[in-house]
Amino acid sequence: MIARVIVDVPVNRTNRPFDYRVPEWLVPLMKTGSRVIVPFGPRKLQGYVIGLEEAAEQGAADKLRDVEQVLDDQPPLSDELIRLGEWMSKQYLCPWVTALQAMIPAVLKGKSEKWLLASDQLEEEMCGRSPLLWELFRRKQLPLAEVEKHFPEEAMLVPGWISSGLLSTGYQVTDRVTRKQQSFVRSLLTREELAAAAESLPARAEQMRRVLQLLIEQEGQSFSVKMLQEELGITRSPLKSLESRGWIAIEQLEVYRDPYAHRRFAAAQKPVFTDQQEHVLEAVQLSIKKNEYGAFLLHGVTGSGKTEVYLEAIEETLARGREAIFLVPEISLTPQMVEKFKARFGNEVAVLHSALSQGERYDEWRKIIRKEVSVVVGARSAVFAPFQNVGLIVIDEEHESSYKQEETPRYHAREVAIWRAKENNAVLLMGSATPALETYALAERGRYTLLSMPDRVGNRPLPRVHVVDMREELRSENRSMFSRQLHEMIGERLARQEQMVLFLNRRGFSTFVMCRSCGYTLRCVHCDISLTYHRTNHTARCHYCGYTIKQPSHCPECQSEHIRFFGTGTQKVEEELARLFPGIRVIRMDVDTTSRKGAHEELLRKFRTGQGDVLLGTQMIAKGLDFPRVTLVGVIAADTSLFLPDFRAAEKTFQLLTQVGGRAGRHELEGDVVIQTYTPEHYSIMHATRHDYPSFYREEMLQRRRTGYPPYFRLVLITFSHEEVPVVIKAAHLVADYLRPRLAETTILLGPVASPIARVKDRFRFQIMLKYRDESRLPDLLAQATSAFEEWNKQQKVLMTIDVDPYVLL
DNA sequence: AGCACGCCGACT
DNA sequence: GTCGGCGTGCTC
Repeated sequence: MIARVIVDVPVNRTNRPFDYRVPEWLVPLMKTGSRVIVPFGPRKLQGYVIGLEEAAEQGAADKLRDVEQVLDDQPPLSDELIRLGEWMSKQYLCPWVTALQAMIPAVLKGKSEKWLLASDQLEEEMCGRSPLLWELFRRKQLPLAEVEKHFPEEAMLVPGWISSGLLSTGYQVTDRVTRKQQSFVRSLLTREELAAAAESLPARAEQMRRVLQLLIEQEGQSFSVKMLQEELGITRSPLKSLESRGWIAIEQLEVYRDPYAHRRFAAAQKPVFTDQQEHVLEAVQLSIKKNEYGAFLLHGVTGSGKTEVYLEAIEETLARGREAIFLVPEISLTPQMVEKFKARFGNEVAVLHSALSQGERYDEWRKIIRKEVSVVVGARSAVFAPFQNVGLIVIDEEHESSYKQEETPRYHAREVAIWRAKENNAVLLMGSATPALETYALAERGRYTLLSMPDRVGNRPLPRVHVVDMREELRSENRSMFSRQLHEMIGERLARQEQMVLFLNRRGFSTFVMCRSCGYTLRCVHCDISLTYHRTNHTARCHYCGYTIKQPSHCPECQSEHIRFFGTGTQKVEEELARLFPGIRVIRMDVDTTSRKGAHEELLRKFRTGQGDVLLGTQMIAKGLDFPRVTLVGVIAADTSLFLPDFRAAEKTFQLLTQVGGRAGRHELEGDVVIQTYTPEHYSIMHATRHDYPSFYREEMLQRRRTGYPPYFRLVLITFSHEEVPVVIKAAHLVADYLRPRLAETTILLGPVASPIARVKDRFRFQIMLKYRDESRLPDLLAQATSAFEEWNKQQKVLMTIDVDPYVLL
């Protein structure tokens, strides 16, 4: 038996399967999709079995080595996921192994280390020099990395000791899988015997009797030792005593690290659907029943009841014995959302999100692989859920940029979902109030079936939107950050004891530090960007590399004292509110107040329970939050994101304003939205105020066609970085010159130019942008370019990254 | 990526 | 003559 293995060496040169002999004793354990340990050159590495064959590939037969170990009894990768990895590797120009690793929990990625083992002769050599190190060597073998870290001087001598035979070396691949165990009590007696046993106990054995009582009353339940102790207020000794009498057994069982384990969820009842919901469901359910690939774009205004449609579609899928994946943007994966799912599907649901610890994430994932659940709710990477029979993939808030991964593998969850849906003859249901232009364009061209829900549930009106021209305010001598209208409306809400949400679009609106005398601004010494001021500890900090300095009291350039931070931060808005409306209760949500784990949830709970009048925050409050008593939404400065050097600036602004506006008046109370802007005539603001997606879409499409951006052209961004400018320029030009003559005529190559952020972490950055329409062989060409320059780049220490369909162009 | 092999300059 | 610099090439 031959195992075809992808080894954990994430470079182009080794981006192919290597063949290994499977020794006789491992044959019964060996399965496709398992992780294995294999020798690779002088090392030992973790690898993934992508296939089992009778014979080795041509030319490999005479160099076969043996698989050393199989790490899984149940393979973490299915055939489908293995093939998906291969596709991703080609599509996104990433090593196959990184695609595979993106699909499984991080704890399954083994670490390969070199170990040192001392021989007795080493003692003489070392005792005088470092008795402590010898002591360590005498006890056991040591990882080389440890020695290098704690004994740098001795580490220099290690190679010599190895070659003179005083040290021998070996490799070890360590698995980081841990499993949580808990003690459980199991009764060894029947009900009658338990009762008799309780009778026979001496009168003073009160606690033991209570344990037996509980075992009788709640027969068939499982009792953890911890729970018993808490519930009965007893210590371990009565349990021990019962165990020694042979009446109960205390055993170690594995349990899941489930953050929701002890929460009870009320079972949900199905809502009555509106006509338009019925209509949409009919189309989707028909497709589910057909067991064929089908893709739908559900364009529904905020508050039109999309979630109920998703839930119903999922139920239909489960009823047919298939599985469902529900993707949500990281930011809206709130406890409310989880509750909704648990209420509807109970223990059939696994939840995967970034707030989970590695262990919790692994446990949730194992529920899937063990087929204990049939629904997964999660962020981007949940699209890889290891189901065997996926029938439905839902992507909520389809336009969200968090579905694009910004590290290798730079995949988009939507594209992966399409691949899996086709592979499984499954239905893909994407929903949004503001679909991405690319998606809507494909829906218009018939690649997706367009379904729409233009009305809110219960025919509630969309909120009234008031646009305030801040230039007028300035002309009327109002220099406050609040227009007169917004000021007045806030006052009204306070009087009526209704709640409001104030939104500060902080994107690109940094609170930078500037000297008012000479105009000097604080900048990062490693990166080409301004430092952001943080009031909490009076520091200025770089968002890219974390470089932090104390806020200076004098300008480093002209010594003036007039150096301070600029820009409107949430803190400043909060102060202003307190000044204008004494006694106002503001709940502020931004990076500073939500960095602690669970803080996010806690602040929202406070607001929901009425412990605040105003919820003030940045992007993070724009999504999916649903508060009945909110009747006013204010956008302090709508255009701050409009003029960023990003071809999606208008689209993002439109999405943001529409989503924010959707927060008001979702329940009985009607709502108002106030948008403050310096450019009220801009089409993204105008159409957002009218909740008019189609008009925005048409106008923005014209812009995209004119400027040659998606959906008319697709993009590839190639970025180079190096510590020295000439080297990075050379690298970029070499690749550009290689590509230019090989591209299709319709493909446009822009650059090389310096990246908009020209330096990050002391490395200079250059980039090439490719714009293309139908060049199906572009991935192949890029792969060729990558291998052609791999050696040169490695030698020169140039980093080259390729981003297919990039979102971030900086 | 790591690691070994191998071919040229500054030391015992 | 040899130790060690890092260019070159390979890993089933």
